[in-house]
Amino acid sequence: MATKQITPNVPAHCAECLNRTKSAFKNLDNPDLDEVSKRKSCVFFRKGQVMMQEGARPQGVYCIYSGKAKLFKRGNEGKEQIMRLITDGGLIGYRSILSDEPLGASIVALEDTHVCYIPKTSFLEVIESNPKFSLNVLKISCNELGEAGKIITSLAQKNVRERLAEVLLLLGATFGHTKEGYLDISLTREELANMIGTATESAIRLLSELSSEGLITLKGRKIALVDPIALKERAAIFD
Amino acid sequence: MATKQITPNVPAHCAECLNRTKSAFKNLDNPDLDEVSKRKSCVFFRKGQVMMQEGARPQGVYCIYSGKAKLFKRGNEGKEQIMRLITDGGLIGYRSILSDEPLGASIVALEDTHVCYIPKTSFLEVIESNPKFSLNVLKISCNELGEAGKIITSLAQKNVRERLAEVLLLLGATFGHTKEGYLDISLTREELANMIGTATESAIRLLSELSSEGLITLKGRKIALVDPIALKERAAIFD
DNA sequence: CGATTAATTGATACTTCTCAAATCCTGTGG
DNA sequence: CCACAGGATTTGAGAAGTATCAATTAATCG
Repeated sequence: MATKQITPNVPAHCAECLNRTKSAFKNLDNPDLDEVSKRKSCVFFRKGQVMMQEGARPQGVYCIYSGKAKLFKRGNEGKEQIMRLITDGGLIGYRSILSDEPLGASIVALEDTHVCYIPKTSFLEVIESNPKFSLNVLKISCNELGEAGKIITSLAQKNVRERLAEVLLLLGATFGHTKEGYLDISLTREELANMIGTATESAIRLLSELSSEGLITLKGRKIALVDPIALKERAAIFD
Repeated sequence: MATKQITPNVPAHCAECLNRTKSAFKNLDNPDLDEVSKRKSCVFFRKGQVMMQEGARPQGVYCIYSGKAKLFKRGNEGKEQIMRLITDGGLIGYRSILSDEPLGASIVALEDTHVCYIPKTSFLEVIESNPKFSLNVLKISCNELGEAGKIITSLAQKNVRERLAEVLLLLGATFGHTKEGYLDISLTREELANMIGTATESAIRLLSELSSEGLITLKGRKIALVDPIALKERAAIFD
C-alpha cells in the first residue's frame, strides 16, 4: 500500500454538504448555517482511533461527513457493548453536552472517518436560538430512544440466534450492500458478538449455522445476506 | 371496602403544582405556563387501567401528578418488557408526538394515578416557541437515552442474579422506602421478571435466594432491602 | 517471515427456561 | 361471614441454550 489519501473533501460551508439533509442541520436557514459553518472545523480519524472516550467531557459535537464508527459502553469486565453504529450525517456527543454529564459511551472509528467538529458554545447557541434546530435534535434523540427500546426488548426476550439474524438485517438496512452483494460494513466476529450481547464463539457458531443453511454467505469478514426473507423469520420479526 | 377517594387535588394552574420542579415544566415563565394551564385537563386512571396503548396515536401528553405507571413494549409472544417505571412529574407520550410515530410502548397505571393531559397542539406550540421548554424536553429525552444505554449493557452482559439485585436497588432509589422499610412500590413477581428480562420462576427463585441470605426481606409483594451494600456487590456495581 | 491477533471447533459446565403440580391469596357474590 | 373462582406464587425436575476453556488453524501487519 502506498500513501493513503486522507484529504478531506468536506465542504467549507454546511450549505454545500450532501449529508445535510440527513443530519441535524437539515432545513436550517442561512444565518444559523453560517454561524455553524464559520465555527466548525474538519477532523480526520483513522480506522481504529478513539473519537470520543467514555467518561470524558466533550468540548463539542461531531457530525460525521464520511466514514463509520461504533458507539459502545464498557461493562464490568471491560467487555464492550456496542449500542449502535454511526455513519454519514450522524451526530455524536450531543447527549453529553446537553445533559452536562460525562460521555456515557466511547466512539471508535471503524474505518477512516471525516467529521465536522462544532464547538460546544456554537452548538448550544444555535440550539437555544433556533427552535427548528432544537426540534431536529430532539427528534434525533427521540428516534434513538425508540431504537434503544427495540434493542432492550430484543435482548430481554429473544435468543442469540434470533438476535444475530436481526442484527444482520439491521446492518443491511443501515449500510446497504456492495456490488458483490456483501454487507457494506466490516466487523470482527467479536464486534458482531458485542452488538448482540453474546460470546464471540457463540456468534461464530451461529454464523456458520446460517451459512451452512444457505441463508448467508461468509467470506472472511464479508457477509452476504442470501435469503433475507428466511433471515427475517429466523429473527422472529413479524410485520 | 367502602367508596374510594378519587378526587384529584390537582391544582388548576401549573404554577401551583408541587411536582413542577421535577417535570418538563420547570423554570418556565408565566405566559407559557398560563397557556399550558389553560388548555390542560385532569384525568384519573384507576390501578390497572391502560393510559396509552402501544401502536396508537396519542392526541396529547400526560404529565403525572401523582401515582405510578409502567411503560412496556410487547415482544413476540405478547410478553411484556418493562422499559421503565414512571412516577410524579414524569412526562408520557412526547416521543410519539415529536417523532410523529405511533406509540412504541404501552403505559398502564400501577396504582390509582392522576395526570394532567396537555393536548398535542398546545404541547407543540410551547415546544416551538419556548426554547427553554424545548431544552427541558430534550434533556429528559437525553436522560432516558442514557438510562436505556445502561439497561442495554446490563441485559447484554449481566446474568439474571445481577440484574435482579440491580433492579431492586433502582426501585429503592426511584420510589424510596416506607416507614416499615419496604420499597414504596408494589410489583408482581411477573412484573419484576419483565423488568429484568427473565422468566417469572427465575425471578422468584432468585428473590428467595436473596431472602434466605439475608440481603432482603419478603412479605408478600413487599420487599425490604436489608443489606444494600451486599446487594450492590451482587449487582456487580462498582463505583 | 515472524509475531500477533482473529477465527474456528470441540468438550464441558453452568445458567436459565419450560412444564407441571401444589399452595397461597384476593376479590366477589351469596 | 363464608365459600369459591381465578390468579399469583412457589417449588421441583428436566431440557435447552449459552458460556467458558482449550487447542488449532487462518489471517493480518509491520
